[in-house]
Amino acid sequence: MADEIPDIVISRLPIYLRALRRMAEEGEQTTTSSQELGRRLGISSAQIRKDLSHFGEFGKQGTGYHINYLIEQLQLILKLDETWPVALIGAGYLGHALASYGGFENRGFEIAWIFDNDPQKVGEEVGGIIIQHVDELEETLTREQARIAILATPADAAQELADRLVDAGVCAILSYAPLNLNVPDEVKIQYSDPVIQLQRMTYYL
Amino acid sequence: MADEIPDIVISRLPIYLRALRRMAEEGEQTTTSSQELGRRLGISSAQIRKDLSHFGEFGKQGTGYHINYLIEQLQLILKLDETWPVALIGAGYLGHALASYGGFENRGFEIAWIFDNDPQKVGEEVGGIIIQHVDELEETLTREQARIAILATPADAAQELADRLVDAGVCAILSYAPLNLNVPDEVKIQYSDPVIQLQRMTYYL
DNA sequence: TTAGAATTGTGAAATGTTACACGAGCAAGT
DNA sequence: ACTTGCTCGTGTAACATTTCACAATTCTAA
Repeated sequence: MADEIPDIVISRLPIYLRALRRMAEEGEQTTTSSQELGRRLGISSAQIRKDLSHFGEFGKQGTGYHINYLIEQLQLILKLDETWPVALIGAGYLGHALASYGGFENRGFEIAWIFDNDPQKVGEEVGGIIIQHVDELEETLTREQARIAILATPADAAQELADRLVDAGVCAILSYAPLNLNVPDEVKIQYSDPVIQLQRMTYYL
Repeated sequence: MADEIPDIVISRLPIYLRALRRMAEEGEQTTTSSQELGRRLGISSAQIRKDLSHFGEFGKQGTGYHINYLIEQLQLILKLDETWPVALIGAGYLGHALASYGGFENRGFEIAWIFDNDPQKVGEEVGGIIIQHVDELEETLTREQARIAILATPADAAQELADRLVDAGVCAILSYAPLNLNVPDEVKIQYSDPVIQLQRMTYYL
């Protein structure tokens, strides 16, 4: 139980957490089982039990898991007990959509800084945040010790900005730019490209 | 070579395709190798060769792969030789961002229909498309034989709309709604939830 | 024409992941 | 107290994926 925990296990925990929180909101039960959770998510109950068993024993035989307790534990494991401030780079359509998105609240994140290179946009307020010029990126993010950034810029600007984010101390990047970025091994990166996702389905049509 | 090809292999092909098209745009070479491609993508060269070998022999010993030829072949495999019309459900901030996104062009997709339930928005033009009322969804998509849809609605509406899309003949859904959807096995689904992606990184911080 | 360097495609080995199946614990009812 | 029905946690087996390593092919240059 003290080994390295597989990435693929970690990547499923947020899914469990989201489903559990939904159950908690529905409020029809205080308890659930690996079987019920699995049925909801299309995952085998054994996998859910095995995944959770990497971190401790959260359930009770015969009863299952206490929903709120498991939520708390998952939040602790994923370090979501405090809210992470996130830097948003790029205030185009997508940046605006993200900045205005209410869904970060209560799930561990808040957009705290927005940068853009368009002087027209600098000073504008989006989702309660004033857009700063991207020239201030290094100074601001280093001073404020930002750890997480979302890249919502055109592809051509993305690599340079990724480099600058890493230099400024950012170590987790969610990139919407449609290309592969080069970052040091110790920096975590996640990609979101709608075209890639669509292309993953057309093969089966 | 005639067996079922693993999903995980299919899911990497769009990544290869994107990188190859970038190389083609850069125009500095007409040929590449599994090693060079792997270096760019952070993937082992053996894996790239193995993945491609499921579909045929596209390379030449000593030389590597002809970039444009491999692009063509990948597009054929992924059925991207023709442009797929896509239905967009939800014309909020995210819907607007997607409808205005220029990145679908030339990568096999175009937003062809947009639906929303807000009468205020119906009739408005976004990215060259007139927003229709969601009541017309079934009639329009069945008549036009839409196969692919993007769900960009709030969570509460998503399951009902997914059901309606499936009834209308849609068999590939890209969902931005932050929940798990129940769809028949024969329907392919891809999820995109920024919070899930962020939560997959905080564990490592 | 030959030698040397590069690169593919692929069986086989190594590694990683999922599913199975069962002992053990708990709850509820008799 | 006992029985029945659930459900967990987990060792092991089954399955899936990745990596290794090498024969075969191609290109280049002497």
